[in-house]
Parts: sequence; structure tokens; C-alpha cells
Amino acid sequence: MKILFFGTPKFAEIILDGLLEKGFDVVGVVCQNDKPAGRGNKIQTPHIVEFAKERNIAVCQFEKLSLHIDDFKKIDYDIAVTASYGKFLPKALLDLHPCINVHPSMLPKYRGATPIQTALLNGDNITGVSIMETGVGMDDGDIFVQKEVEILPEDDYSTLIEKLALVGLELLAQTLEKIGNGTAKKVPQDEKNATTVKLIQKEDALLDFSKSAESQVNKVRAFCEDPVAFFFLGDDRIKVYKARVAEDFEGEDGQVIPNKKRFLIKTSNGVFEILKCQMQGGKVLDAKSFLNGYRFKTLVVGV
RNA sequence: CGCGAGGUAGAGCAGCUCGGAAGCUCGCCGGGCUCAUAACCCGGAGGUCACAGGUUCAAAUCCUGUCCUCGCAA
Repeated sequence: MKILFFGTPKFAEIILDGLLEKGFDVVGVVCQNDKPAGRGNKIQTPHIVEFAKERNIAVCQFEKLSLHIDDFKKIDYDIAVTASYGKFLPKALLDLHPCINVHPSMLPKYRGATPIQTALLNGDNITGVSIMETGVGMDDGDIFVQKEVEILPEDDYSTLIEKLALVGLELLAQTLEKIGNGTAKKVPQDEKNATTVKLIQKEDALLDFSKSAESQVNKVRAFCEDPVAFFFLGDDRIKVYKARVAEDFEGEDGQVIPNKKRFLIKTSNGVFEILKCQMQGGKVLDAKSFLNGYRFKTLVVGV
């Protein structure tokens, strides 16, 4: 069975890697265009392009898929697999061959682009992965199979995406085999219980210590790769990569609790402890190193 | 040429404006105190001040170029 793979970011790459590992015949990878990004606005190529080329897999990058239906007609494939491709697939393309999607949530819960972050933000203990038909709507296709995955307190976006991708890979492999031998079954989603996640804005990552410590730790966990939770201390913008809820300390809400060894901030409910953070222009540091060199000009957290 | 910050002991920083013997907080090694400690006290090792030129009697500090790291914006 010849597979055409659609996907761009890390989640997609892990799945692609696994498919190849399992010996599936991936005839090509379709991903988003190169874009100017980062310092100096240099053109950035998606990492998966490099990955695919190293393995001699053809790569297509199209700005608008709907303009390239004829190109897809020329590609010899039996089924398309999508994983975090990032854009809707036009009906004309879906009509060419069957298409299935890997989605990191227990659909119909958390349809949309940010299911993993949303689960972490909400402090969920359970999430999951679903394999379903790719439709023209947003993550609303019939489901072949899904499986729950536990979210541990120490999980963050980095660890969870890895877990979900690996589980997704297994489910995907099973589903592809069933489709291959004609035993695949699918059931429609329960529209009544459908929820949609919202896109992440940069301002969502601003920490708010008038909220509970736990909720802000969840923010750190959800955004640890991007856009990274942050707050202001005077003029300094500090990004927080890792944090936890600490035992209680005396202190004023929204202020840093003076402590030589630990970076603690009192919230309205609980103490927020920073374990890994970064100043503008600086490296990512563990709290101890940060405190060794940082000179506090204020203990009051800005907004 | 999008805007900006920075490269100083193993780590994190100060010193640079106004050139003139390398400092702070940790870590490490040794010793002391303590029932005890992430506590405290004493002592010690460890640095071509990113690299290359230039100015100067003298450069971490001023000038020029190179390399590297990072923040913002998109």
C-alpha cells in the first residue's frame, strides 16, 4: 500500500519516522512551504524536509493544495495519511484516494490545532489519540480507533507530544493494515459532545499570578516549546520553561519571595516555583544558576 | 541588510561611561564549628577577560574586522 504523507511539525515527523521504521511504503511527503522566519528573517525549511530527503523520499511543498490537484493525480499512491499538516485538504484532493488523519485527542473532544496544549492548560489527567477519516471539516471525520493516554503531573508539551505520537503511530499502523485487508470499521463522531480548541496567541503565555499557582504551572507545561510562558520583573522579560507548585511560603501575592536558593512567586492560591527560566539575551538556566547572577531590582511582578 | 542584547575561573554575573595590579554569588578541594544541616567560619586551587588587528608608556575597558550565542518582531 503506497502512502502519501501530509504533515509538517515534530508530531508529524515522529509518525513518519515510525511508519518507515515499520516498513510502510511512504512514496512522498507533503508539507508546508519554506518561510522567512527567525532572526534576520532568513528562509526556514521545515525540519521534516531534511528528514525525508535523507531517506530519499520525495517532498512536495505547496502553498495552496487546491491549485495542484493535477500534480496529485500524477502521484501513484493508494492512501493519504495526514498528521498535523496544518491546513485543510480540498475536497478534490480527498476525492482522489482515501485519507486518514492522526489527531492527538479523544475526539470529538478538542477538535482543532492545539489539542495537546489545551489538555495541559486544562490540567486534564487523561487525553488520547484518534485515527479518523480526513474530511473537509475540522477533525470531524468518522473514527476508526482511539486510545486514551494518561497525563502525568510531570508531563509537559514536550513529553506528551512524544507519547501521543508514539501511541498514534501504533493506532495508525493497525488502521492501515485493517484498511489494507478490508476489515476496517469506522463510526461517526458524536456531534453533541464536540468541542473545539482555540489557537494560541502570544499573550496567552503571559503568566498571571493573581490566578492559582497550579493554573500557571499548567500554562508553563502547555507552552514549554512555544510560545513559552513569561512574565515581567521590572523591565526584564523572563521566560519560564519549567515550574511547579511549591509548598506554602510567607509572602505577598504577585511578588517574588526572597530566597537565595529557590525562585518562588506567591500567587493568590499557592506558591509558584520556577525551575528553569531565561532572561532576554540569556541562555535557559536552572533556577539556582539564574539566582546566582541575577540582581533583583524589584520583587513585584509586572503585568 | 527587520529591531535588539551578550560572549570575563566549572556555572551565573559585575567591572567597560571617566584606560593603570581580575571582583561578586555559587560550585570544587582542604580545615573548623555543630546532634545535625541546602547553615556558619577559615584557607586553597582555578581566568590567553570569544578571536584577530589597531591606538597607547599601559587595553577586559577605546577603534576596526571576524566567529558564536540569545531576546523581540514576523
